[in-house]
Amino acid sequence: MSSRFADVKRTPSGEAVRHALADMLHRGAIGLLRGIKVADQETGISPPRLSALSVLVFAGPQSLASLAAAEGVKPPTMSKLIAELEAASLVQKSPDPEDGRGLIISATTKGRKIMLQGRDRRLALLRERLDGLSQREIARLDAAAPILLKLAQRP
Amino acid sequence: MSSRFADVKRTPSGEAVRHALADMLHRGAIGLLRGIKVADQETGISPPRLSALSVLVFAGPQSLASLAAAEGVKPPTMSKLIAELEAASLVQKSPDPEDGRGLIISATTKGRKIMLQGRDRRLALLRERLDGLSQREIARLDAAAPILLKLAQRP
DNA sequence: TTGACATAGTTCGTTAGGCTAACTAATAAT
DNA sequence: ATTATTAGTTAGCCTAACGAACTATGTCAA
Repeated sequence: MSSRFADVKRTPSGEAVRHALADMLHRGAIGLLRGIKVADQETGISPPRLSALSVLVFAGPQSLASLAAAEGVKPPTMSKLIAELEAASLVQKSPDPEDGRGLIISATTKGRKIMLQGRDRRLALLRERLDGLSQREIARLDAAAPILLKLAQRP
Repeated sequence: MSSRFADVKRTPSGEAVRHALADMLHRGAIGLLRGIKVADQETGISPPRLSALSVLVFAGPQSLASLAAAEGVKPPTMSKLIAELEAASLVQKSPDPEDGRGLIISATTKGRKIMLQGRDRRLALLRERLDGLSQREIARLDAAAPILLKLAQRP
C-alpha cells in the first residue's frame, strides 16, 4: 500500500493516479451536488430550468439548439423548459433576424436576478464548508476549477 | 473591471473568487456527471437503481427507510426502485428478524457484479477525458481532488 | 390486556422531465 | 422550382419523484 503511494508521488500522471483521480472526482461531484441541491430548491426553480437559465446568463443569448446542446438535452426537452421559463418571465424569445426559423433566447432581468440569488445561496452553503479550509486549499481548488469545467464540457 | 480582477489575484479567498468558484464547481460537477451518464446506461440499469445498488454494495444490507435516506429519496420511491431491482434479481428482500414490519435489503451476487462493472465503466470514461489534459492540468486537478472530496463529504 | 398511537412499507394518483416520431415553417441546394 | 435540410414545436410515451392514504406490525399506558 505505501509503496503504491510512493509510485503515485513519483509519477503524478500515471495510471494509478488517474484511476484514483477519476474516482475522487466522481465521488466529489456526486457529494457536492447533493449538498448544493438544497440551495437550488429555495429558488423555486427546478434544477434543469435553473441550469438552463445559468447558461443563458453566463454564455449569453443563444438559439434553442445550442442551449439544448449545452445542457446535454434534446431540442424538444429544451423547448418545453424554455416555454416554462418564458411563462415565468425569466427568459425571453425573440426571432433571429438572420434566420426566420431560429430564435434568440435570452435571460430577462428578473431571470438574471433570480439566478444570481440562487448562486449566492449556493455560495453561502459552500462557504460554510470552505471555512474549514486553508487559503492554500482554496487556492488549489480555484486553480483546478477551470480545468474541472473544461473536463466537464468535453463531450 | 480590471481593478476587480486585480483584487481577485491579490486575495484568492475573497468574495469575488468564492462566487466564481462556487459556480464553477457547481457547473463542473453537473457537466462531469452528465458526461459519464452514458456508462451507466450501458449497464441496462437506470441511474437511481444503480445508485441504490451501489449503496447496498458499499454500505451493506439495510432497511428500505435507511436506503431511501441514503439516496435522498422518500420511502415510496425507494420501494418501487427496490421492487424493480428485485424483479431483475439484483437485490434480495428478507424479513427483519427483529421487526416483523421491517425488511433487510441486500445486493445479490449478480447485483454486486453488475454494479462494480458499471462503476468501472464510469471511471474508465472519466479517465479517457483526463487523457485529454496536460500533465500540469492533471497535477492541478490531483492537488484539488482531495479537497473537493473533503468539501463534498461534509454534510 | 387491550385500545390508542406510532412506524415500516406499499399502493395510488399526480407531476416533472426526458425521449422519439411526426409535424410546420423557413432556408439551402440542385 | 422542386427537393432536401434545418429550427423549433407538438404529441405520446416512459421513468422517477412526490404526498396521501392504506395495511400490518410493534409499543405503550390506562
